[in-house]
Amino acid sequence: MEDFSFSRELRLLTPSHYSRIFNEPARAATPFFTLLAKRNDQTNPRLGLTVAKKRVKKACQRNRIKRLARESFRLNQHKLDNIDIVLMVKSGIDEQSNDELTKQLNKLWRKINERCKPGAPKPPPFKKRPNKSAKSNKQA
RNA sequence: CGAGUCAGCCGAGAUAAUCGCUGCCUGCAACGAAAAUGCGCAGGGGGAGGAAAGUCCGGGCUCCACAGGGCAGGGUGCCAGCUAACGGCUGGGGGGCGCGAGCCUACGACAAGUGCAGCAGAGAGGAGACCGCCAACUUCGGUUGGUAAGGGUGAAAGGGUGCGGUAAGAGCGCACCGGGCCACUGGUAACAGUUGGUUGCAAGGUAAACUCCACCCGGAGCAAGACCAAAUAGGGUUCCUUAUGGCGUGGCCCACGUUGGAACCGGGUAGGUUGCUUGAGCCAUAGAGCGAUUUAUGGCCUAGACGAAUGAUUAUCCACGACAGAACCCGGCUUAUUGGCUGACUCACCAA
RNA sequence: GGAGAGAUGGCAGAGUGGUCGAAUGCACCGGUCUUGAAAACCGGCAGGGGUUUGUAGCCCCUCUAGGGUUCAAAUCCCUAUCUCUCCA
Repeated sequence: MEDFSFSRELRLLTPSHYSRIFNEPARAATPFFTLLAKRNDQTNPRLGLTVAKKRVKKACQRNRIKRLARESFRLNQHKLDNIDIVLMVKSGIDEQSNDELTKQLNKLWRKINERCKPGAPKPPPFKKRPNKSAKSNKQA
């Protein structure tokens, strides 16, 4: 019998946990989510949520998204290795249905797990935003 | 039955199953010398709102400031009451809207003073002669004077209607209507009055213009504040060691780099604990009051998180599920919103 | 959670209650200059609706939105919406 609980051991609790992951993480994304991840020295995966007020205005919608993410993580935790994941959210997510978001999350768990495997290639250096001059060069 | 007015209630739809979250209580095993505490597991019983929202007001609470009073600044503004307090509520008055039940109302003072009113217009406030009307004079073009009834301008032009009166007119006189002032009566008061007297009517608008009058307000906010307190940086006191010294690099000298050790003290970052839910509390009954509200007795404990808890899946039923999530706590206001229920009342039609 | 500031044309940004649809700059359009362009100079457009067969002209509305005060509101007063800043 597998354990599907979601106790405090499976969460990121302090700001220092978060800032460790923001430093050179593995990444995976869909139109409405971005996952950042890193291997940890625990025996289980851990999840942290970041739903900014800027992206989702209403407290009620923020709660809904967090619940969906936790529920999905809870059911999929045994498919994951010992990695720390931070889930971020993009604008417009509050207009999506529960079904759609759950589908995207299921894909993402698999993706991020593969990218964190020890043999996986290192991610490119973290760029804040695409370079404007590079873009215009491409057009020319 | 139709149209409408007011007041109140409910509202994560309900039930069941499985998995899951949270803090409270109980129990179990384990770490440990032991206890407390912390971690783990099992069971029990709790777990968002009428607006939790906006932060527009008012308090409690906390810290800072403070003898007392005033100025400045801000707020409120018909009267009376309720309240911890209020810009809220209740009752009453004035004004406006509606056939009506009812609804709306920043509603003190411009006769304390100062300002403002562009353009237009003759004149914009204790005024005024552009056209007109009337009289006199006239070179027949006009000039002088009188006149606020009519025209015209403007948002606004200094009581209204009628009769008398007059050269033409005019509160110039009179009647009625309206207004002002003083009594009287009713009312706690605002205010009201088919009440009496007096006054020809003179001082219009604007205070969400300055201002005056009356009353109120110290400042910041739980990210307030209190306690514990690593690592590392840094401070103070005492003692010890000593500057041809100690430590590091180095086999050693030379050389180069560095300036000490111990104890105690307070300040305090990360982090943790607390503030944190029993309160101007809710329910019932009885009394006071038109009512807001209040008094007495009895009963009840109803979220307290902190990367932040109520969800997911399945089945059945229906009104087919809106607005929306506590973060120190209350009293209001305002705004968002699906549908349903209850009570009181008004109008229209029909019947009796 | 609490405290505060703001919203004006395509963009930035002034604006004492009155001749304000609203200075100024950028942008845009036209012209002068040039072989052509840039710069400079001159002029213009500033949003929507109505009137008109159409244009010009004229009229109405519009300074985030909705009310109110005033003869008159971008400006004063309420209410809402949105944006931004600060506080551990």
